[in-house]
Amino acid sequence: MKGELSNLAMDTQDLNKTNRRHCVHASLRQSSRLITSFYADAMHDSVLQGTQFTLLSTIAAMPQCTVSTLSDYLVMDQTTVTRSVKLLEQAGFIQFKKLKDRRKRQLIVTAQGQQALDDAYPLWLAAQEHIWAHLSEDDIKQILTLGNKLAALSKESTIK
Amino acid sequence: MKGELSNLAMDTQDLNKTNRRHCVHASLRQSSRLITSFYADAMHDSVLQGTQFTLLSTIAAMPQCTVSTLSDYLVMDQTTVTRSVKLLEQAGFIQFKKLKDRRKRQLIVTAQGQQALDDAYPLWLAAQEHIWAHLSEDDIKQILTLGNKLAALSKESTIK
DNA sequence: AACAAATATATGTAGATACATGTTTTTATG
DNA sequence: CATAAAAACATGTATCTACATATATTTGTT
Repeated sequence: MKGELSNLAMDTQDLNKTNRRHCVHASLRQSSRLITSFYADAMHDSVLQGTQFTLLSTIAAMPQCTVSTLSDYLVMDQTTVTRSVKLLEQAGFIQFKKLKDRRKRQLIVTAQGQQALDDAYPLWLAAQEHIWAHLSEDDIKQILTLGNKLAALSKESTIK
Repeated sequence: MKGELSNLAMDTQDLNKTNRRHCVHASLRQSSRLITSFYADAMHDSVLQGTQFTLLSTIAAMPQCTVSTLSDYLVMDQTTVTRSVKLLEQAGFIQFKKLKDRRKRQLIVTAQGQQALDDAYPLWLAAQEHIWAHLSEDDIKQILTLGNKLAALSKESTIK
């Protein structure tokens, strides 16, 4: 670096000064920390962490969900999913079911897991409503479509 | 949840179907994972992790940098910064300098740390260029300004 | 059928993250 | 000045994350 602050975030006034000194990586991670904190506050009274809510609700909605299909869908490393679902299993929110293909383990939400989801849902929804009330439709669309753009970015990468 | 997939990400075709089932939290964390992976690939040959590059370059640029001022600037928890700078110190990239106020420790980049920064800089810049080449100016501005909007969101939160 | 390749999952290790709490030092207040 | 309050930093604990690698099982090939 050249001795200047890397300006993770930008002020609205700085819009026209966008240049490559602003680190997209640092900025996005900061946003991730902020949104994580926001949802953590909103779901404080739930037994589920924000991330666990995402995992559990996805498992509940995916037919024939396994570690692999889950990690594909959420774009998480398989080993991360293995560890995360282990915590959900230990908490009693899911259980593993053996399949004919004995390498696979189907993930099934238990009654206790469904109850946790039902209890957490209004808290999650309140957080969502708050977001929709305070961010513009454009901002939200941008956030929700960013993943696709970044995935494309990695695929066509000529860097490595 | 109601048994539907929460649709973390959206397809471009889904733009007009934006609704509160799309989880901003999950989507943003996914983007954070993707961008982290992208920069990690780009900086594979550096001794610095992407996050360490952010920390170290910020320390280098901040006058009178301490754990507190650094955590304020980067919007990270103080305990996270304490642990992160400890790793940088153990790697020889920074050192701690005692101040008159003996509670504080000034963070100072060592020659070795500066060398690591200089070596990593072109790799980081190549990643930046790649981003600028493949994302629209609007997308990038959006990313770089998102932090401010989310920070405001948390402040005025009525949820908790 | 035998063996190589691919698939699914797990484990070792380590960094990033933050909450609750503790310690030390400084500042403020009576 | 003495004591309470605040500030700065550290530690215990726990989740999230992923790379390298290992193990088990299935599939493909000869």
